[in-house]
Amino acid sequence: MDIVEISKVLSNKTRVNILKWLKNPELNFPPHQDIDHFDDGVCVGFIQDKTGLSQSTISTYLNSMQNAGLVIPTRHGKWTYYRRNESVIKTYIEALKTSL
Amino acid sequence: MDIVEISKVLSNKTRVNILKWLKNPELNFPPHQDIDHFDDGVCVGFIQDKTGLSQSTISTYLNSMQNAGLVIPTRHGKWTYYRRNESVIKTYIEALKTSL
DNA sequence: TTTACATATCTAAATAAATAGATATGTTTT
DNA sequence: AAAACATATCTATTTATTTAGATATGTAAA
Repeated sequence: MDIVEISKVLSNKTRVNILKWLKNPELNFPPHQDIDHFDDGVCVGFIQDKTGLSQSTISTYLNSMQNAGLVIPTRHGKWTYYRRNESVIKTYIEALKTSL
Repeated sequence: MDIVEISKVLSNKTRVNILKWLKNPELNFPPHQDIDHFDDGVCVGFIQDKTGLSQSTISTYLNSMQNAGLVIPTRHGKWTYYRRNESVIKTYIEALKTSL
């Protein structure tokens, strides 16, 4: 859990939005066709549509978020689903509260 | 209080360190000569010495931290003292906890 | 077993951040 | 009033980030 690395992720409006949206997938994304739940998160395409940015940009964003530990990817067939990593998010905020 | 702007400040090791050091000025900096307290914070020169970066870089850093609301400057003669803005720091962490 | 599709990675261009030297500004001292 | 000093701002260079198009990879469907 690297404070600077995570702060870098949060220093971009789109990436902050993605994290916020993933808190409530039912509310922020259309339902998936192959699976009837959001337990493993949301597929890249839905996130891309919502942001309006290019596919490669969103893939890069999600990769940096994953490297920072903020999201967890799960592959379902040809789709990759991303969900929040609540424990890392919580640990980060705790670290700010105590060490900052 | 802008989450993205504050996160940008925190996405740099030196700036995070400055904020941490300012939590305990007596512990992290030599005593001031003209005033016998740290109530208004620490002068730029001390901060610069501690980081080893150039005067202009530290001045720029402190300016960006001030713009984000994280620190408060006070002029004492020819020195400018910087101290933490605890309420903004607290509000930022609270905002992360609720909105993130 | 091609073809189509979703996502990842590569490459490149534009923009922003980091950093320091030089100079300007404001303050104090002589 | 001039010299000295602390900090701020300006200018320029290097490095990182943003972003998208092109291409590669992995999976599923025809």
